[in-house]
Amino acid sequence: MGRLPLYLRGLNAFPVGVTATVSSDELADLAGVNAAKVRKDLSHLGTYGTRGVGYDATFLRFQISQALGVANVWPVVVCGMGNLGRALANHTGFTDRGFPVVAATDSDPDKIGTIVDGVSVHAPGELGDIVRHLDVAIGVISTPAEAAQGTADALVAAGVKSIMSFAPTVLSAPDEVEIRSVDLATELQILGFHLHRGRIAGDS
Amino acid sequence: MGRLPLYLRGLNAFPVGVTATVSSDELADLAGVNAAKVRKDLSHLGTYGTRGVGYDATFLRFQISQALGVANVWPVVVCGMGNLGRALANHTGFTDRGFPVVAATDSDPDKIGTIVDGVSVHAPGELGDIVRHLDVAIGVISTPAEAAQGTADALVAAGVKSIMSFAPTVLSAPDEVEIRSVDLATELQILGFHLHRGRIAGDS
DNA sequence: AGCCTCTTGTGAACTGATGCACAAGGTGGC
DNA sequence: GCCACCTTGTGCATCAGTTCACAAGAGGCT
Repeated sequence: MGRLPLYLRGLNAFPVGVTATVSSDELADLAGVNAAKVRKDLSHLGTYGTRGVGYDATFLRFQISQALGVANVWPVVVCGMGNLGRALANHTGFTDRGFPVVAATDSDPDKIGTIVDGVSVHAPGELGDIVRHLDVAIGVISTPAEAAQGTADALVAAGVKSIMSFAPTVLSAPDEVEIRSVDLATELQILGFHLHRGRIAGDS
Repeated sequence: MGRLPLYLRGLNAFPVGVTATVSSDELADLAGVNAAKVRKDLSHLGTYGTRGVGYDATFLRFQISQALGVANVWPVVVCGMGNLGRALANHTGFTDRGFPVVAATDSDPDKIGTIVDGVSVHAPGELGDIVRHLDVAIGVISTPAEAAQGTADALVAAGVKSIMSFAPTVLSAPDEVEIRSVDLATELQILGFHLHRGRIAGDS
């Protein structure tokens, strides 16, 4: 279930080591969902709440971490060191949560061979070697749209099974490869859509 | 419907000015969804396809643009000029699609008053003035999690009705304010979750 | 101990989206 | 003019996810 990370994030409000209980209501607030959903989701992990009291925060954190496999570290390669790529490579939130950026690629000869914020930039052709040597599990695509599919193909060929793409285009890949696509401009356009509709309604 | 921007994006594959037709099947491929969905979505715009032939690409683009209000320009303010904020402020995909970044805020005194990539950085306290003077319609929050709620409150107080947040936390706001939240680390964690599950299945 | 309050866990109804399948309608070839 | 072919538009069944509502269980207070 895609909401477990949100619960885990919400549990950060509780200091470690201290025994505290959290009710499905509180957790729902912290995660921005509703209480029934929380209970149903958690019940799928097996049952660890105490009726009349709630869930033990520390134990719940452990359970969710276990289910998510948070103990694992999944090395990431960032493909495309433009503005966005650099921001991602330098994003502390990734390393903190077990996703260290271990390498980057870019097609710009001026960038290849340099080290940006501690991440070394390689030629796209080296992707296979990078993935093999550094045990890369996840590829992040922050190239222009035109280069995205080629990059995805290279990642797949290298054996990467999970891809996160910021390129404004649809990527095709074998079924066993999971792709999550985030198109920032599209997100804004959806906001704009609602502004537009609101204004029409207001103008009438 | 949140898929219209995807169709519009897909239509970019067709040059403007040239009369071309596109079938629901093709458009489905371009947008990464299925054909029945495309037809159903488009039928909600009113009916503009020709049976046996498909949709006129140019006219369809016009129709979708109209529905989305793409002709409008919605000025954006970026709050929090860290790595991600800078990348966003400089992201050409925003301006190109009608979302110019007209200002930014940051709490760092060293940054206030400077101009980064053509965007001037102001103190958070000036948000109200910025929104009023520059007609800001959308606020982007790329501050640390701790500052996110305060920033959201300031945006709401200034009259902003649409917020896009990258902060890893839940934001509360009045109902009439639309919030879209993108948590990059959570997205990766979902990928990691599936890697983890796949490995367990494989190990057994 | 008995009662009252609180919260979980879950069966059941509901909702919105999805996908199928096919009739309706348009085009081009003969 | 007729026919074969193609693609749209849509009614309908299906499905997954959400929400409701409540019985069952746990703890604390008198």
